[in-house]
Amino acid sequence: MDILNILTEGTAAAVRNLYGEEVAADKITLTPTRREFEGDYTVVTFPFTKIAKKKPDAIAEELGQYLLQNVEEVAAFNVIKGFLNLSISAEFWKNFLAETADDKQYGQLPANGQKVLVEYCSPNTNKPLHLGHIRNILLGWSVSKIYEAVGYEVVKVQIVNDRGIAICKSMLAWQKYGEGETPASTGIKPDHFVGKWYVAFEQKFKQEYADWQQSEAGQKLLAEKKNEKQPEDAFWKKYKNTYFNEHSTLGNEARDMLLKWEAKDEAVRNLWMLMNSWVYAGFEKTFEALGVSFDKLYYESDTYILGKDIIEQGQKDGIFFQKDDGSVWIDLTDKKLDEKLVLRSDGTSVYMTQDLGTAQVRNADFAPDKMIYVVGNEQDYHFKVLFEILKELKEPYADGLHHLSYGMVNLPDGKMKSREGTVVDADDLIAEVVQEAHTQGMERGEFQELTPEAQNDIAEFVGKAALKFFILRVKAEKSMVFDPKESVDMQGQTGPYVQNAYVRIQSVLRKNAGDLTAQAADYTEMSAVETSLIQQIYGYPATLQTAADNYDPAFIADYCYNLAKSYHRFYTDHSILKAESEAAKAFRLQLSKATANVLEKGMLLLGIGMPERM
RNA sequence: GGCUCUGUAGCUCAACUGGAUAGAGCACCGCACUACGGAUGCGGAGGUUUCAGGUUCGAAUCCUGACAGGGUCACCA
Repeated sequence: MDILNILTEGTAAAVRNLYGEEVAADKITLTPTRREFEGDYTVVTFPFTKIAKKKPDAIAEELGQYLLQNVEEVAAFNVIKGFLNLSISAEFWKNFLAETADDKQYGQLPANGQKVLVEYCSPNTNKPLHLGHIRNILLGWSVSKIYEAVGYEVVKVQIVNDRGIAICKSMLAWQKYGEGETPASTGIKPDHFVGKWYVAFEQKFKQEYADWQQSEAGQKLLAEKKNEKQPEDAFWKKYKNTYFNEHSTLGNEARDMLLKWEAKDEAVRNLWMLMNSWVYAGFEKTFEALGVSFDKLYYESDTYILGKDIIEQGQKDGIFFQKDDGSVWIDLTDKKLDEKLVLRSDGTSVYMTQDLGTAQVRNADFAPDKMIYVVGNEQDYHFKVLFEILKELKEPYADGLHHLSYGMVNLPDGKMKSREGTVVDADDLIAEVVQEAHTQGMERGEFQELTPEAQNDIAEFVGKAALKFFILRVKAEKSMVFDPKESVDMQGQTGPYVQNAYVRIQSVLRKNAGDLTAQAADYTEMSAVETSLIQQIYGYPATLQTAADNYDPAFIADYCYNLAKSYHRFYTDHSILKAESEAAKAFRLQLSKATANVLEKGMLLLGIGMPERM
């Protein structure tokens, strides 16, 4: 049984026997003992003062005595200011280590028969992926891995926003100005190629708009509509959308293309398929570089019509209501969520309609027990409403929905803005960290001696570790500052630091051929650093569970860093291969193996692989 | 403005979900091991946890209010 349970139950029994009252397990606070005090776990005795009618110190003393006598694993205790510090017997830790060291399944919970569907990434197809997508992708992938580790079957899906005005802009610009260029003819990565034409459209449009502002029609409008104290450029900025929709030639052409697309015009559809195929080929490369994959892709071009039947049924059931202009709404004001449109007056769908339909399709496809949507926090409101509607509709899966909301990624000098060209491109970033890892590797003797192929492999491992760890160590809910300079750091609280602990262990293990496991039991002089390492390894399953419960890989990243840190400390404090006794050597090899095993497992949950050398 | 999230060392982040003297990394200063891999270890300096009240044995954590910042309030997605 878990030591925390043993101690909790022991404490409950102690209170029952000493003071004659039952205490619920969740009323007993049990925490790891702070490093500056003697002991492994600490019981906080303040909550018992009312029951016992004694001072905390006296209670702690009595509980300590009881636990020492009645709980086998408790080897000693001390009391400081009402805190009862318990020391667990060395035998307990050694037994645990012996069982764990070679257990490759440690930390993998048995299948629980439940299925979870994780949606992540969900890009638009008009331009390449950027830093924001990277955070999304890493979170989605990692949460998938974490759920697999706690026993779920996981289905990873993506909804591709492959239609709409944005892709039409890329299509139109390429058609008008592309002169037959292709990714192949230019050598540009295909998704970047499509993005290039999206940017081209925006530039042409901007020029057109600027020209129009100076034209007679523009000046006339300005004179009519601009209010007194508004500066001219502010007016034009605000008017931009209206201009696009009502006056712009390019805007007209793009909208015309969208209409043709909707009418299934063959030429437009062919162009659309061609450009999207380029984008997908490009995305695939980026996914590959990040080491992620999907089990099923949903396309918005298939799903955008979905959901209407749900609205219809819901209208009959009185969940939705129709306004005079024919639009359909849901009233969620009692939930403090306002009224929300679910069908336009012309009967077409909106985003919400699609999401209702998509949820239903996914349920039909996979019948998951949970669905996790990895989407940025700018859509918090949308998902609150979506989940609420599904509840009102009494969908059977409505209780298993979760929005993994994550914060924006900002740069040191502020937000990423596509208009100002400050967006950090995903491919560039990955290439940069790998290059930096290579450069730093070349400063080391061991690295220089490897073949170029091996060097490249290691640079991939190390560079990507730096990038992924840098992003995943921040709690998902918080917005984060991404400093490109810091992201390629490989010292301190970083992915490569953790890898280095693993590599050191592999190096030691390579030099030790024999199996000495049997002798480890004879080691009796466990140091504080050694005990602490075992305890941390012991805490891995609990951390894993916390990460799953909170939908947050940051717990795993933090754990791996701390474990690596403890190992580095242990490594400099103790000799392993030249240990003072055979028993010590055997024990430390065992401890090293167990550490490496857990580090590898944990980092894999973050999508970070471990090299043998670096 | 309504709703919502956030505010911790110069900077980037923690704090086991209410527990002991708020911890790490970076940057800065000073050390260590002729090394089982130095992408390491140890030490120093750095804090009124934005502010003001409250709740209680105990608050960075919960409540109220202010201040500052982000997000969102489309018949866009």
